[in-house]
Amino acid sequence: MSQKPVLTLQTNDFPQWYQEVIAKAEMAENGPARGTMIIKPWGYAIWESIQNELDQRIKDTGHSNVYFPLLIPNSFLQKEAKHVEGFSPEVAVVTHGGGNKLGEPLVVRPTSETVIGDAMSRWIQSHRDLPLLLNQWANVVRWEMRPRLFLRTSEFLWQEGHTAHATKEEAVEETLRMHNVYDDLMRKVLAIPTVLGQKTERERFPGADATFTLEGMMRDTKALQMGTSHYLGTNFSEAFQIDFATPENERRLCHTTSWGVSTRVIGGLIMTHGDDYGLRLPPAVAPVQAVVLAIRPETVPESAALTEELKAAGIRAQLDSDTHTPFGRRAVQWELKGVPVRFELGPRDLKQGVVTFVRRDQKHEGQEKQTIPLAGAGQAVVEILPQIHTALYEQALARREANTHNVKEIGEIEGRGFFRAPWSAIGSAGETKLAEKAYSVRCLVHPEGQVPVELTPENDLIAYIAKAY
RNA sequence: CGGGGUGUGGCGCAGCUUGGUUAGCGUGCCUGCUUUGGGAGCAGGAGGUCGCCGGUUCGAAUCCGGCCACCCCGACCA
Repeated sequence: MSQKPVLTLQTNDFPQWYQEVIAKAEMAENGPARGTMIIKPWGYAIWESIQNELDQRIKDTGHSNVYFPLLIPNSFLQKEAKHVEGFSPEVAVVTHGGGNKLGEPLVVRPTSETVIGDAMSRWIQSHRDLPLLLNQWANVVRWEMRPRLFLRTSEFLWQEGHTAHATKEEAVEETLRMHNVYDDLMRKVLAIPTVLGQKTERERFPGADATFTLEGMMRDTKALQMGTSHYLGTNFSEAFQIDFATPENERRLCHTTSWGVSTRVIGGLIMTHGDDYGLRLPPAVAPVQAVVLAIRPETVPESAALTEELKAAGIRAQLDSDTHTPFGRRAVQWELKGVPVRFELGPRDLKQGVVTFVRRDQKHEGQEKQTIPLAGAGQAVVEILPQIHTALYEQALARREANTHNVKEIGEIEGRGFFRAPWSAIGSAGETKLAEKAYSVRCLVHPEGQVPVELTPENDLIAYIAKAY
């Protein structure tokens, strides 16, 4: 039997491929209200892995988790001018409650700088209360005109960190620390290489003095912002009176930060690694790391034993003993779901004391199925999983490098990929011009690649320019 | 807000122009048998107030009026 394409080919219609793979891998579907999303077990399990990994890193860097309310007095948003201006078009407002019109409307949080700032102003009295390092896992609502599952939905899940510090230096250091934590998450958990840089003033978070970003390149070469960290200066401190007494008993404003990663990274995960046959999940976030497919009913017992061996070796393993479903359908289904390693155990294997196994990252990349001795197969996987992670990362990195072009001026920017151009040749006038062609400056970096902390004209930065999601 | 389109089993659609038996098809689902090393075959079966309200008519998925929801384009927004 021949292999028919199970999905629209990425090269034919990438957005269509994206929709189909989410549906067929059973990750998510649209909610009943426009722009909302139902995250199904397979998609949510991926999110839980990301949460666990990131939460650990957030705690390891000294932060404590908290929970602030979904509903915020409208007046709070109004207190910071740029913040209101930036968010008002996408804010959902609650005007009625308990059968009555509310005296003051409540907004559904688009982000929590304001409510948390209000609390910080009460919680912080002395320099001894600093730094205050908070994080919360929450949902937020930003009304969207053109929703897309995971990438842009009206409600999404994220983590938002909020910190207050005595000095600018400490706050900037914190912002960059979390920027690097995100980089670590992208590399080690999601196997996604990103470009780390600072946003231009135009692309900055409303209310921030500096916004740092991680930009990933998707398989269609468009950019996706995978996470952001903001140095908020004293903007929110001024608006909410977040101040403290120094050892000399002087009143001083705090410098605050905020930083977030959302369910959007799942969209990035899909579009970075997925191929024409479905998802390809890095082992760290794969809900099932190895599936054991019993080909015939008579090989179910040995398949179950192998599954147990894998579990004993610390691997998230699952037995597929559904032998009344044709083999091909089951194989295709597990490939769609992106399971990194698949074992196939049939009578032929059993006779030879071996098991067939397929690496999802290599399947369809010119590699044939392999067989390995059944004895010790569990331990073999322990060694293979990190190799799969590395292979996915390297493939993504190679693709980004092949699609990144150095240019000198705007006129050369045409077609696919990332363009590196001298920021001095672009400027904010250039950004406006680029916007007409649907390009944007994704971030600014030093020529050697480091993240610029200050955006001064004399430090000769490179702009990364791309079409973006 | 303006223009266009669509609402019919879980999903995707036909039927409507020209009203008339038990409203079809594909897929999915259930049961059984045969299959099973790359999306199986046959047989049987369950599942629908045809978006909502009203009108015309002996009779409405079909014609008329109103309403609602969703989609696309434009506008707004960035």
